[in-house]
Amino acid sequence: MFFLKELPTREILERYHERFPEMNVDMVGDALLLMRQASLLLRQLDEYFSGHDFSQLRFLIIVIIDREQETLLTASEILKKLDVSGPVMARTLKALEASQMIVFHEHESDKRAKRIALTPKGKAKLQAILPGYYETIERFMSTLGQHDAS
Amino acid sequence: MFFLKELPTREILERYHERFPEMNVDMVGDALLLMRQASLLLRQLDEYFSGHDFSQLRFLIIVIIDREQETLLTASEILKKLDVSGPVMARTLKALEASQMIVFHEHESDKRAKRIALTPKGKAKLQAILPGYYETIERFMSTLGQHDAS
DNA sequence: ACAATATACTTATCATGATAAGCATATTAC
DNA sequence: GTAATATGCTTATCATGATAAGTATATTGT
Repeated sequence: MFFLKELPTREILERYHERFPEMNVDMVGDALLLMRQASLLLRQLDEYFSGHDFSQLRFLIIVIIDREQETLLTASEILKKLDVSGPVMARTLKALEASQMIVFHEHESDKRAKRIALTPKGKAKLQAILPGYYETIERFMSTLGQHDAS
Repeated sequence: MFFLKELPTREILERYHERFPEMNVDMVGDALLLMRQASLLLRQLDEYFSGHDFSQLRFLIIVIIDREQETLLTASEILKKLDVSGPVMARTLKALEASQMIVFHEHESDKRAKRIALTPKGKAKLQAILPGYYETIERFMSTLGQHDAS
């Protein structure tokens, strides 16, 4: 997360540019705005999720499982689609199992692996969460100008 | 952070739109891209900072202290400029003190508060870190198109 | 076949974000 | 002046990210 509430003005960036001439004022300004806006949106979404006893990561995991129609995924297959570490994935899957959103099935050919399926409760959670997720995003995106630094 | 490596294609978003008609495909697509790009940049910066035994937050704190020329700030004044919680601010300031980047001085009128000053070591750290910070941002921003989902 | 390596997942530990509650001091209301 | 409230910071505890190292099973090379 990028925590700075008020981004530096163009004047301030230009003063930094005098001390560090290789610094590109426009690029740095754009990057700070990118990080700040995304952080504000991520905050809103985190708040939305935690109000539903959920999290960004738990949400993305069940979206990914849900999107796969044919086969059941394993933890490492989900891991390839999300950049979190293995231990975080394992812990989060365990939490999803504990809250009965997913179940683990034996893998048919690899004793180390488990196949992961969404439960009806997990599917229902996803359906219940998606509308508010979109709404949160849209509320944020339609007021984006007001979060601008300049 | 937003962890999804491959953003949904327009077709996939349109399929969601059929299930959730109030969902605006363009806005949601833009928001996911915003979060993903910012997360990638934040990752790069985190990696840069941790290679220098530092962090985003420690960096922002010393930037803010450095920017203030006239008076020494207190923890709560820095807190107004950064959206982190009070305990995190207190802990991070303590870490900055332990590594001799800042010193606490008695507040002249409020016994609860402390005035915070950058040490020469803290100033030197900031000077040492800034060029690589800009470079990391610029390297990222100039390849932004390649991080695009579409 | 079997040793070496790779893969799937777990365990242990740390870092850094949060909230709730606490203490001391300041400020405000009367 | 003193009670009530607010403010500045700390302590305790939790959540959730990371890495390093461990176990079991699979795969590869010879």
